[in-house]
Amino acid sequence: MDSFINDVVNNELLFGKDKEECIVGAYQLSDTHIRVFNRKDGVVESHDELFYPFFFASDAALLDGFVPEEKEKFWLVTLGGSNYYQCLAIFRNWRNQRAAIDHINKKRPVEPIESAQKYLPYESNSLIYNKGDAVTQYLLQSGKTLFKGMIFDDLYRIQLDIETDFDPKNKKNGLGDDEIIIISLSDSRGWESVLHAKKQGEKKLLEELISLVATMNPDVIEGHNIFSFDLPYLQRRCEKHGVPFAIGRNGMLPKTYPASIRFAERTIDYPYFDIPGRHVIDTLFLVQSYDISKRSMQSYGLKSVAKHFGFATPDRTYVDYNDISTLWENNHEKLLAYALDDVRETRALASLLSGSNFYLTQMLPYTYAMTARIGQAAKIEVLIVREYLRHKQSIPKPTSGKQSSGGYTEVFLKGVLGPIVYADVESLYPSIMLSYNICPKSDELRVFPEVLNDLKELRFKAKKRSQEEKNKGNISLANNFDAMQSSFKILINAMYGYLGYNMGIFNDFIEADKVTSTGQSLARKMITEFESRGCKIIEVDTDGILFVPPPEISSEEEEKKLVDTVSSVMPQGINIGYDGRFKKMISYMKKNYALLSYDGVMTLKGSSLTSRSGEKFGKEFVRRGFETLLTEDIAGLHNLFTEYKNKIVNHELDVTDFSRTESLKNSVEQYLEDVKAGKRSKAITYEIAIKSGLHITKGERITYYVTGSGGATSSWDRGKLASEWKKERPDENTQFYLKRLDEHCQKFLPFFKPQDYSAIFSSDTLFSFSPEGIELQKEMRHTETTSINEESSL
DNA sequence: AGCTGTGGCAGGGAGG
DNA sequence: CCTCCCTGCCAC
Repeated sequence: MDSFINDVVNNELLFGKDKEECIVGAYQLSDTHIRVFNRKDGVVESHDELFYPFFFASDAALLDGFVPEEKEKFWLVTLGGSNYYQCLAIFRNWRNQRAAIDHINKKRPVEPIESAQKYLPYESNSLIYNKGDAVTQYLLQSGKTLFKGMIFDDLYRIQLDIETDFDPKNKKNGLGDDEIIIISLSDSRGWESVLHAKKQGEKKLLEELISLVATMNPDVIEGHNIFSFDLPYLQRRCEKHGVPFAIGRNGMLPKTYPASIRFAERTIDYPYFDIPGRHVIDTLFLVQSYDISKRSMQSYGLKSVAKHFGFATPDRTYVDYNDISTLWENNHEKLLAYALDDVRETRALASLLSGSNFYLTQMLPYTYAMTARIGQAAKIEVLIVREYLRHKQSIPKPTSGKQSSGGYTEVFLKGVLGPIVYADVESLYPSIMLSYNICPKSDELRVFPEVLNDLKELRFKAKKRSQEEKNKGNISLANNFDAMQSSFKILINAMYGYLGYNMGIFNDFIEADKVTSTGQSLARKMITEFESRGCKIIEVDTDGILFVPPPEISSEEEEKKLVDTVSSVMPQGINIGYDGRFKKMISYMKKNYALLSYDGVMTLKGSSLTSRSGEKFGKEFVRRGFETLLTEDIAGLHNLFTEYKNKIVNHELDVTDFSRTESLKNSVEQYLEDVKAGKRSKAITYEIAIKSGLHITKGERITYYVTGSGGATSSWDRGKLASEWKKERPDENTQFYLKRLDEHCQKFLPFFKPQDYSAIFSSDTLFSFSPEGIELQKEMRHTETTSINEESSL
């Protein structure tokens, strides 16, 4: 094994390293030099190193000044340049960089350029890849990474939060229009301070902050929504006072440019702040990234997140946004306490969620700030590219196309069923990739499988070390190793996705399909093996299976043994793990079900049962209804229905019960354009955003309800902001919400005979409801599973 | 100076 | 009414 990741991590991270050489930051000094910051005995020192800006090109001929006869002089690998400097080429004599620069200079006059497109004689469909900024290129070429040998606690972080003199009467004020009155700060060593403008005024306040940052000289600046709010706000106020916003190392100014980050289907635009020599971490992004897999938070605001994680102290000060101005005049001590609580919570949040990004930084040729904001595919790609650079091997073109298959999903039984066993194939896709030698066709050096294998083994080592440290009672180190193993896991799981990534240099859709189709065969094999042992299969989704074990298997040990037996007949390298047991489940639809644990806790899964955009009353109704199904309380279900029906008719629900919260995927401008072009239909959310005059940006969420009278059909022009609803004059559309209740009732339709269903979900008072004779449909065959043939070559 | 994948359900608009 | 298509959200 000699791949870089193994070298870097195995020798220097897992087994320790001389910390004197730890790089904690870097910035571009000139066309050719990088200033590197090292931490030595707690003191930050710097030195300058040569770097070499370059592009990767699919063909040397794309380089202006390239002469075919000189082809031998080039490593076709790498043709250089950046957006701002002339193109450079790397010669066979890799280290003779000055000669390379001179060579190109002879071919072409030196002048700054706006983009490589202008400089290089290639069409827009030509293939030139710019691998990141100067620091990234330096790290790529040198094989170094930041933070190597450090643990998270070695990092010096500060937290920052600002409060402005916001006047609620003047809502038109934009970003940077109100004065900054408070700046609260804290650091990772426990120091805290709150600066304010009461005596000194805003200009002095800003100067104090900048000089304090210089003195503290932090590696990392953290804040909640710091990119979209605190930093641009500070910058704007500094501009107004003519104070240089010099918060970078050596008094450097930050560079800012528009950037975006994606969380699943949502894209958020924000101004990126590149602070020379430091790293900016926005805890808002950390939280959103965390919530993608957990899906448990209702709000990403600092206060609610702090409550969610349980580090909001009981005596925490809370202040309403609209009261800040008044408090500043009357009770500014309270405001200072509030601001301090904000940074404390930010610190706790960053400490909790930064571990995996910190350890990823030690493995990747990206800065910490960059690692935190790029996607999974970019992380995988740079690992492979670094290996190619090291071997001075040319980089392939990406292929265009599309992956065509995915996971196998099927529901065999619907209804109320139990007892339940849940089993799943451990790390299905990574295991397939390892066992079936998956490798992109263009990856001639076969770095992909090598990296995957290294990551797997390193994760194993890190897990082992974490356990060992835990046993020794060294909890802090155990946690660090745990964060490390989780960052390996992130990379491992991203490797499959990279194969099907449209823009990946090493993408391979055929290999991606091979992974998924193998996964499908394995899922089918798993089904037949459990079935042949008397299990009733309920649902299979990609790598997991829910089934009712045969009657003779009743204890947890017996269930585990059964899973082990099936696991042992699976192909080499594919293991099935026992992942839980449940008293009962309600199988509703594919990817939609309820599980009842043995301690009586019900968990709902699936968008039709849990969607956060849905009305709260609907979710409550379905949840409570499913609980009655599990206890077979049919009268209870009827009572539940009448309870909600009455609440709607009598306007007894609060706006929080019937409003919906949806996020806007596009900007309002984009929406209007698309509607005009006939590319999309009108949508209630965007229409409300326009009508209300609120400036709602891409990725933000809007909470609204349906108003108007008469027809039950909602339409795009009937929405109102939830904040406009008045308890004294409720104007929600009763007809509409009764229809919504009816739609939620439909979720119970499959569990009853039609006439019984009508009886339960009717509030006809002529005859009192009686559950007599109504039978719950407990087990319904869903699909004709005539033959799950297993002729696949497993 | 952006971007892992497919499968699946709910709900709404537009047009027949 | 129905179907088609799009968006949003979720499981894995």
